Amino acid sequence: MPEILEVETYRRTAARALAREVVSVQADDAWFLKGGTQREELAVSLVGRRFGAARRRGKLLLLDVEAEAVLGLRFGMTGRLLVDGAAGIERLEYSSDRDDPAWDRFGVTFADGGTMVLRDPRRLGGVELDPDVERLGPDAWSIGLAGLRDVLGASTAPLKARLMDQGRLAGMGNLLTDETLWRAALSPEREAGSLDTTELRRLHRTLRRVLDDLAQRGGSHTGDLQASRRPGAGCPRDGAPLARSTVGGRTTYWCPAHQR
DNA sequence: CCGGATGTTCACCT
DNA sequence: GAGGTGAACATCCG
Repeated sequence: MPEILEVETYRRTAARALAREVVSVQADDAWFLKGGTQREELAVSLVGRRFGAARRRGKLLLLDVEAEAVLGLRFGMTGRLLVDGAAGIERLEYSSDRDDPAWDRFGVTFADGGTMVLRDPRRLGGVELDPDVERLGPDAWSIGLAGLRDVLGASTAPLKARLMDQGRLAGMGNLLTDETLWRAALSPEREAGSLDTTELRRLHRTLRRVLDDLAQRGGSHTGDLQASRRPGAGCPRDGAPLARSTVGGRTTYWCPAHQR
């Protein structure tokens, strides 16, 4: 997925779907319906109504349905949102160059003939009616210094794992987290609770800067570390050989020379 | 042919 | 309880 930056783009795409009457719902893929959501339930909740607002918490896109319900959309690694056939993001890293309508896992049709479709080749995303937003931590883009301190707490888990724990901090994916830790000169393997005040401030400042910076550049894959995410590459900052390991269950590239 | 890849969830360990 | 691992989802790429 789309990490937080891409989902924010989808949120703006979804804004084009607001205030248009829904006349039908396409939700035939039962696997794609999460949290016990039923197809009939979706139809009842959406048909005849309009989306009133497009919100986001971390990587979860939330569409308010006339104060009646909330439609939650998740995009997994390869999901895209298309409104009237156009996507906010034409091509996703690690997804497909093809673009097959057979990958449409969920959609609605509007009275004006337009559509909003969630197209996801790998079916890693999902749709849920009234998702429990409180299961997510605070949004990474707006978290404050004190909030970030709470996220790390006294945890002995690796720093990277904690930052990617959506229940503690919502929005950080694998690429953004590696980029942030690389820029902040912090090892992904550090115990999350071991940062001193200076390091915590540096992490907070860097996190904010990475999100703003990469949003402007065009996405989670536009970081300074990105081109070096391959075996044998050197650190773009100091040329030292990058380490590749698994942290928090995800492939991690980092520079042992300057990330401590 | 095989192994991974912007993710989440769950079962099963320690 | 806290962490860690591996599987599942499906497709493409090197």
